[in-house]
Amino acid sequence: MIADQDIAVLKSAILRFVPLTAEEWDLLLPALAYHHLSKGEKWINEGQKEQRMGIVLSGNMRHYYTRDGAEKTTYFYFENHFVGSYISALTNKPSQLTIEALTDCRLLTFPYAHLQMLYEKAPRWERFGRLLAEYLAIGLEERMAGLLTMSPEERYPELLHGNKQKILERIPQHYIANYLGITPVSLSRIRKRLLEK
Amino acid sequence: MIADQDIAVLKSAILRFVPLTAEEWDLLLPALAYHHLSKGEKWINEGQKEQRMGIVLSGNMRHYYTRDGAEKTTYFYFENHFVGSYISALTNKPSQLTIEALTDCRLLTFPYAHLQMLYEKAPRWERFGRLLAEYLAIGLEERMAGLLTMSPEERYPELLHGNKQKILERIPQHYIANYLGITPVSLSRIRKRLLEK
DNA sequence: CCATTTTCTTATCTTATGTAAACGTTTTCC
DNA sequence: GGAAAACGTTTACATAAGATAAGAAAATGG
Repeated sequence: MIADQDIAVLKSAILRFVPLTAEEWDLLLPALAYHHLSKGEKWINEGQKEQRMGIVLSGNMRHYYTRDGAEKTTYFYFENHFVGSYISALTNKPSQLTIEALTDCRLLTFPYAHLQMLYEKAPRWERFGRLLAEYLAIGLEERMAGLLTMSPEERYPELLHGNKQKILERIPQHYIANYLGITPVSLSRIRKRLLEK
Repeated sequence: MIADQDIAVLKSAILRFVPLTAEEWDLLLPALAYHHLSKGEKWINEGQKEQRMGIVLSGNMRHYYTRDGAEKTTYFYFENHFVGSYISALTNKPSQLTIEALTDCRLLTFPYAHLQMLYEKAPRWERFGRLLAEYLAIGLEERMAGLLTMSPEERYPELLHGNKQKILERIPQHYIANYLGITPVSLSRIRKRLLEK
């Protein structure tokens, strides 16, 4: 029903954090579900308690906060990334985030509650949970340090020359501007300035 | 050697995350050390691999990044808060952060490596590690959402009316301005504007 | 207790950014 | 294939923030 190769993608992503025996891995299998999202479709809506997390098999997504009608993009998801309103799942509060497909997307997901159940059943899964949370915290910390210590003009080239440049090229610039916390107009000015150098 | 009541403060902070048997708790005891810091003293220096974490028994501290000679404060620590360059410990890289005492401080600390050892020895401690990382991630996420979706003028009153206002009143405003990501001059203008309302 | 340092405010000047609008180009999708 | 929408850039203008300097008030420390 779910393609073996899709399951293999998820498995290898999890094994990057922690080794699992076949028995431990099998505990997750019954919870898996496959999703397809069309471009522009929202997977998780603000205010909603979507309690699933998963992995992006193909396509890319973004998540954003909405405030006073304005969207603030804070993350892009690409293939092989874990995706979900993890904080909403942790706090069991409605998501502040909206997660949207920027292109057609294929996802493999499972309920966060199932993962929590695995924490009780198997220490190895609890370790996975710890390492996942630590990984998330490291990413958030780096992101915040960048936001606070660098200007948009400095952050933009860093974003472009990171390990995602090929994918970012396919993302419309107004999303990137939004991610940088500036307007498309301002990003256009920055690009012009950078070209002149 | 270490006062019982100081140990009790740490114990209760940890028990807020996870219940521990007496035996499990005792595993941490031999690693504990007491520190005193004078006002202005730095506990962790940027570039250094200080691998301890701990709890603030009394006093308050801040941590900041340094870039181009400018400091960017990203956190204040108060009594009963865990303190440390947690990300540096997790990644085992030199700290990007400097942690400084804003007043005379009393700390109770232990090596992060000891905690990691406890992860191996006792599943309950591993659970503590997971919950601590999740707690950290939640805090970082909220902080970042605030940074991105609110202006300094909105963030300042929220900071003041949070659960820390009494302590924040004792912290010089240029640190708070720095935390908000603005100059002291700008904060002064914001304060004036808010008073006029 | 007085000199020094720190803290906070105010004023001026400059610069960067957002808003709004216009325009050409590209992409999307009936 | 062609109309409509989305996208990226540019301009003009208003606004907000940073830099800098100066001064008053408060805290600190010898």
